[in-house]
Formats: sequence, C-alpha cells, structure tokens
Amino acid sequence: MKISEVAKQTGLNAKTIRYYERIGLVDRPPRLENGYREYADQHLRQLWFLRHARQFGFSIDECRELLSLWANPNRRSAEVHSLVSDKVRDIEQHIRELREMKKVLTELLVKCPGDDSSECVIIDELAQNKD
Amino acid sequence: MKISEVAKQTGLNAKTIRYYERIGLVDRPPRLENGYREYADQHLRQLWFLRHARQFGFSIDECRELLSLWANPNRRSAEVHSLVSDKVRDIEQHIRELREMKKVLTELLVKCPGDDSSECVIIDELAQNKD
DNA sequence: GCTAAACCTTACAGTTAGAGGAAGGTCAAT
DNA sequence: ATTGACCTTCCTCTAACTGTAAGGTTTAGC
Repeated sequence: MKISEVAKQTGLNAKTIRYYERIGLVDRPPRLENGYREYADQHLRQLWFLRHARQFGFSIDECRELLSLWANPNRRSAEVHSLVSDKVRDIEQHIRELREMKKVLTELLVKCPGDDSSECVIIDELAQNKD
Repeated sequence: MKISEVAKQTGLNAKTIRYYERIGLVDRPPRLENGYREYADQHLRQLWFLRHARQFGFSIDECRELLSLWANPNRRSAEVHSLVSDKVRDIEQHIRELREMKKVLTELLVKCPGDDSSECVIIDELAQNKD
C-alpha cells in the first residue's frame, strides 16, 4: 500500500506520515524498486494508534511513551493509567483557564456598546496597569 | 525605567518585551548613553495592554489590531466588539473539543485496571483502526 | 583599585508539529 | 509523446517565545 492510500485510510496527511517516520516515531516501511514506500498492516496499526493518541491531545513525546508501552508485553497498565490521568488533569486545567477567559470577555462584551461610538470598556480594561 | 523593572511591573519577561519590540508590536523606547532601553509610561501602558490581550488568548496579530483600535480615536466600538465576540466563539469551540477529549479519556480510565497487569483497554482502543 | 555579581546588549539556535513549495523521478492513460 | 497524478528529497516557514553565547556596564564589597 502506498502512502496516499495510507493517508486516506488513517486520516493522516502524507506529509505527517513521512514526518513521523523521519523523527523515528514509527517503523520505516520497506521501499519498492522505484523508491516508493510500501506499507503493511503493522505500519497502519502504528499510524492509527498515533492518530488517536494525537486526537486525545498527547504530544509527540507522550505518543512515543504510549507506543513503547503498547509494544511492551510486560507493561503495567498502571503506567498507561497514569499517563492518561495526567492528561485528563491537563485538559481540566486548560478548560478552567478557557472558562475564566470566556467569563471575563463575556462580561466585557455586554458593557461595550458595539456601535459607531468610540467608547469601549474593553479597550479601556485592556489598558489597565493591573493584573 | 530599565527593562527588568518594566518586566517586574508588567509581569512580562524581558525577553518577551524585546521580542515585541523587534516584531514592531510596540514603540521602541529611546536608549540611554550606554545603549540600555529607557522606558516611559507610554511604553508601560502598551505592554500592559499586550499582557492582558495575550492572557485573553488573542494572537499577536489580533493584538496588533487591538492596539491599533486602541490608538485610533475614530474607532467604532463595534469593531472591538466583533473581535472579542469572535474570540469568545473560538474559546467556546476549544472548550467543546477539550470536553469531548476528557469525556472519552475518562471513560477509558475507568476500564483500565491501573495495576501490575498488562491488560489495558486504553492501549487497545488507541490501536483500533477506526475513527 | 580590583573583583564579582547583577545588570544590559546583540545575534543565533531551538522549541512543537507539522505545512508549503521546489525540483525532479515514475506510472497510467490518452 | 504528453498529460496528470503520483512519488521522492530537501529546504524553508509558521507562533511566540526561550535559551545560550559572547560581550559591555554598573554597583557593591574588600
């Protein structure tokens, strides 16, 4: 299977697939006589794995850890559990920050007329010299 | 006022302040005889403005627009209102995505034993060849 | 006066996770 | 023979800084 077919199946960009190979994240597929990459099921599974892990917000380095746990038959599921619960905590923290931003911006929005006048509480607030 | 004092007051890193100057985001302060930057109130206000706008999640380019609206006495508050409500929508979308990630990861977490065994639903799920 | 710490300067490289583009080889259909 | 759709590598670019190197300046202590 050639790269564009793999891209179609996994939902990853061909550029991304080559990138993952270049940084040593996935096994390098063998090449055909013409130099084209020839992918097998093994590679497809790795790429699916990566696509899912990335969608869940794991960084490339975290994906590396997850892949290595996946490949290791002696893994302790506690390690996976720990990686994932850390990630959930990161996400929760991120959500809290975004909610706070949204809250303050929304409060400012209702105070800004939003018309042809130049008066604007938002701009004034941004210019305040305080936290 | 020299750069480290400005950094302390505004909560920005000195590196960041020089960076903002370099990309033309803020006015360049005059220099003392020894070449050191000498900041005045005008610069402090700009930097406060930037710190707040960045904290609210505006990109550097959006900050540029906001700064220009701030500087323009003929601005229409509607423009500010529009920039901010777009940002609120971005934030809401972002929150929705994070919540979905968290939801799925949390569901997986309860199914992973998290002990010394190697069985792990999470790993299995990541390796699935489906969306 | 000397020295060390704590500033300041510029310039360059590195970070994340790819995307975009150039230049060129290959393959299938017309 | 040519066109278009693939494939290859290599290089540059993105955002918003941060780190590091190499060097100049100022200040405090002895």
